[in-house]
Amino acid sequence: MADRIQPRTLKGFRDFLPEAELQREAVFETARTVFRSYGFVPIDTPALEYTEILMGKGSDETDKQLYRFTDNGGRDVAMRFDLTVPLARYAAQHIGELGTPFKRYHIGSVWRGENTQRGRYREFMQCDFDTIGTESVVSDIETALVIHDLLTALGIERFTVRINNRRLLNGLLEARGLTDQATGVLRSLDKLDKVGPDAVRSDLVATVGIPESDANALVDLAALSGGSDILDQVDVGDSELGARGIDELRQFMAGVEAAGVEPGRIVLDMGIARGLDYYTGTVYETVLDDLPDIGSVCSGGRYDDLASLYTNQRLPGVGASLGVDRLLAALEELSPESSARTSAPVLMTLFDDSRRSEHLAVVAGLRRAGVGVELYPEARKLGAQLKYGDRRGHTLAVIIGDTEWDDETAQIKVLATGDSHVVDQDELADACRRLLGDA
RNA sequence: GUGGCCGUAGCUCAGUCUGGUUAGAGCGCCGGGUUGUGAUCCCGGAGGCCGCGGGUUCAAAUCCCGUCGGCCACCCCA
Repeated sequence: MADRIQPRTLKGFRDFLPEAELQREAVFETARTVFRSYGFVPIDTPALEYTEILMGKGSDETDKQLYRFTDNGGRDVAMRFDLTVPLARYAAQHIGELGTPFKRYHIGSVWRGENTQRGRYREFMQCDFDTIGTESVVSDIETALVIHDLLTALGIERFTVRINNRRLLNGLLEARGLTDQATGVLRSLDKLDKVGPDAVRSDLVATVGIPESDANALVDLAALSGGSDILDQVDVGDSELGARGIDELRQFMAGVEAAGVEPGRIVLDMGIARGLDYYTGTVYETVLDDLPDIGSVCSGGRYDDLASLYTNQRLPGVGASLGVDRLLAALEELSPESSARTSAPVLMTLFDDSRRSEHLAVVAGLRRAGVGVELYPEARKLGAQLKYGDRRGHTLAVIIGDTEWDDETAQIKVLATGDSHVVDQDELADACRRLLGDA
């Protein structure tokens, strides 16, 4: 007897049981609906790219996290670690056919060879949406509005979209003559929420090596968050870049307000920096108020020169990415009650194999009438079938036995309450629809 | 990638420190409580290479090493 192969999955890679996958697909559906309501169109790109396309586009970290290998034809290839870099390549390659501005969404898996943690995997799904080919602040505003609509549509009440602007940050550093230390400073400031102002202050002085006065000023500044009024406290000196950043944020917040977003949902936060080097303007980060530790569930920003790596044509863009798996991990934690494990609301019971064909006919009729129904495949005892229906989350059970066949009726049982309704068979579909509507 | 904690039935865990009879519980699952009505109750049952491999020992779920996987911190990020 040969040894069996142990069924197992790679670290950071997961299987999805129906209950989880139904939830994931529901999120994708919601995302698609919201994206399309803003005129975004779907695209797809290969999972595998030439390594040179992906290398050096994020940070040093993303290079290290690349799943990279030589394919059977000797090509140096890598799996995409996000959907933005492939978009840049895609746009450079096809922009002539696409025209600008081009708004696309892209739902797909990405791979990062990093260590796993809760809500953090090596293979995970992103729902990206980007607008490229325009520098208009309208697109920056819409990006925030999409994030807002998306989370709202997903039934999330308590979240905050935090906004900052790279130009403002860089201008700020420029005014203080700290441009060379920008990366270190921003990285350090990014940790403000986590380690607190004192730790960041000493880190800035000791590790990054900037003067204490600057460190103090920057930490105070990074702690600012709120409406556009906080911009009055931001001093960018005579930096043109910084002034432009402030101006952009003012226009941004005015637009968000005009769109009628509830105050407090989208706020400025001077502590948001974002790690990816390619952001140049507005940056976005979204935290769930009830679960801030899990990190951002939707982030992004404006990048004004990403596609320049592949083409002479200037392709500015702005967009963000919804982390479906992280979001679902969060939702799971916030409301762990189990959801339905079926995709059809109605269960048709069967307890007489000799009437199989008649059942199949009734069930087919229900489906033609638009009622999703699952026919129990075996003539097991009725109690077991009802139990199955209840456990799976079916809303209704339809029972047709000898009695019902004789007078051409059907019994509809509402599983949650146990209520039974007897209706004529030719009214079954209408009755089901009515009961499902009530439920 | 570095460091820490963990890995026992489908699920949540007890037992591990102080090695020693047939490894337990709850939930779930299956069957029964008479032949067409579940989610409550009663009775019964199935199900465990104690993650995997090696070592120490008369004897290992229990001690040691390795490995795979999970969680956490750093780092970074969805």
